[in-house]
Amino acid sequence: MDQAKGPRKGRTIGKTNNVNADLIAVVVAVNDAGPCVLTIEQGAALPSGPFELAHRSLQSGLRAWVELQTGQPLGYIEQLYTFADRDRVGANQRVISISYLALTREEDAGASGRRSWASWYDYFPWEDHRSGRPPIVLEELRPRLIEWADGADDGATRFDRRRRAAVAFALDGRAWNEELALQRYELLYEAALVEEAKRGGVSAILASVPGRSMIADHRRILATAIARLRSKIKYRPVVFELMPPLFTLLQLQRTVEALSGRLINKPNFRRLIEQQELVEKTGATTAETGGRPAQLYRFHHTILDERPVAGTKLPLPRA
Amino acid sequence: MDQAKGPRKGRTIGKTNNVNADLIAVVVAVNDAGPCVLTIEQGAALPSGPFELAHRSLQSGLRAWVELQTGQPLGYIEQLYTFADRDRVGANQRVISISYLALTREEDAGASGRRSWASWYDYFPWEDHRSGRPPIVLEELRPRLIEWADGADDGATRFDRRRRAAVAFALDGRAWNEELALQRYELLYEAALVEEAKRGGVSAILASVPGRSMIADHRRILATAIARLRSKIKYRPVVFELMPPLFTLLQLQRTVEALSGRLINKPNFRRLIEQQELVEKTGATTAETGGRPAQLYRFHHTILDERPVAGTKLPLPRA
DNA sequence: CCAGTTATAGTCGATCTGATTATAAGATAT
DNA sequence: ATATCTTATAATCAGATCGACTATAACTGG
Repeated sequence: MDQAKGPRKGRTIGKTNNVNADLIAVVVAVNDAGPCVLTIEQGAALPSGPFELAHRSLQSGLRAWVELQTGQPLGYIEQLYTFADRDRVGANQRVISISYLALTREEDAGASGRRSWASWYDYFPWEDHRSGRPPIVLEELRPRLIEWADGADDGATRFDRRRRAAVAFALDGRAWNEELALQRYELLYEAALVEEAKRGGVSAILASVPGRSMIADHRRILATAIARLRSKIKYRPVVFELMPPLFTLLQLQRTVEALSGRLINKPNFRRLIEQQELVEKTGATTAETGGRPAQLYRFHHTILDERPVAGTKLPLPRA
Repeated sequence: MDQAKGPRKGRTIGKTNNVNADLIAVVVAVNDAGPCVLTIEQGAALPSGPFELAHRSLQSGLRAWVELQTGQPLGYIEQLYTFADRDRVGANQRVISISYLALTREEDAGASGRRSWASWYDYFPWEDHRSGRPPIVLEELRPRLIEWADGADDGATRFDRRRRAAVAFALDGRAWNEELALQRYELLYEAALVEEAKRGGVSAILASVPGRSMIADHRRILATAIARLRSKIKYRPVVFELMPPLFTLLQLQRTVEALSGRLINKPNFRRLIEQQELVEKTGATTAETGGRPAQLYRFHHTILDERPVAGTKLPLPRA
């Protein structure tokens, strides 16, 4: 499987193998414009900072860095992944990146200069299928992916690349799967169709690449967060972390749609939400929605204690 | 939410905040005796070692350590969680623990002295519900959990502790949920009913504690692995990593039952497996099963490429 | 040849799910 | 005032799924 030559015998002690550990946060909110991520450096980086001895835990270190850099206090936090790939961060440094997903509401914003909210889909324009498949997939990505596939040396690899591209991007009549966000990004990286793949190496004359990029492997971490969140909303009631205290069922639906990047059947969504008893009517209504005034709901917190694995099942199409 | 006082302004550079990173492996296999984990130190520790500069990646570092310490080559690997809690590892050191789950077959065993396979349920005797609820839950855990709950200062905490214990351990007529393995361990830790919770602190006169313990937070990592695996087999076809190349459907069922710690309805299991086209008949049969000879199946590998998120749905009872 | 064991096929009813239609209640335009 | 638009909410229907159960087949060991 793998070489076993690397390490010396026994355990090395002391400072010999010390590394730097970075904490990186993907802070997500949803507003009318869609799903947003909290960024610094004018959208080029995620909030992050080194894990320090003073930090009580990884989570508290992360909270401290995000609050320092953006003024944003974090509520719900969940660990995403720990990366340490040598080639993916740029220089020849050895850094461990421990990434987290945080869910919040944009209004919680304190005033801070360096921060800004950016739409997910600025970084991943091929991921938003709410108005059908975006043109970029067939017009830009597909030809370039085919070109990449056909550039392989042997037939088996060509076949495999074509198949992977087709599965990830729903080509050849396949169904779109919104949870493959990370695989799509990794495929584009492998095909050198994203800017990150071209750093350091051959800086050939490059055609424009789709989607805005970020420093180091931050866009990859964002893709990880999107994939995780799109998967998780289907079986855990995490959407409510993104909602205001009171909301209508349509607002809830629009939030889920913004995250998953696809539209949901309205009656089925309502039925599923209501029968799970995750929300309760407040009695109040709002007329701000345009048509008939809608009931305002609130999240039924106590249900969480009793049903620890209760899923927010969502009627997203399967295959 | 959290204090923002800790870190200094800006990014600290250089070696100031270096930490040690440990790679820890939960290597799982299933044999006739049940689900097993690969251990060293006579079952007291999981294979582990520091992440070193020589390692190409976290995964290759892990593979190297496991192979060095146990002779076991690893196939399927999946990241579990990254811990860095100061209090949970023992001494006042600062160590990041990056844990992985690996699935393998026990027969792959090379000869190596320090290793041994241990049953999950030696460490978590309350987790095996294949023959109904084990007596330890009602006879030992329940009274002690109640005692712990009633020891709280205020009524609200008492109520909350009782509720959490009831949810986790299926008391008061609640249904058992095998996926809560980690929550159960954490609850016992909080209630100081496991040996790990008593280290370093007050070494009072202690009644015997249930289940075998491990060094540092290794049992906690094992609990994390069990919970993850029990959840994952329901929607991803990972069971096959634990199976020999050819197997009968009952062997497959017994493996799933061993992992989940509960029994499955046989006709329904077969139906679900077959209709998902994850396996294919080989035509061969085996008479080693006692009764009527059983068809030997093999895992249908190609299906994985085409259906990246295809779940191995399992007919485990819901609520 | 009978009892025991396992394999395999099939049935039945309840529930779930996806899609569709119908009706209600407001705002806005003419 | 009436028509029309928008959104909210209720109801229906057929197909798929799921859990529990029954029946039959094929082999082994006394």
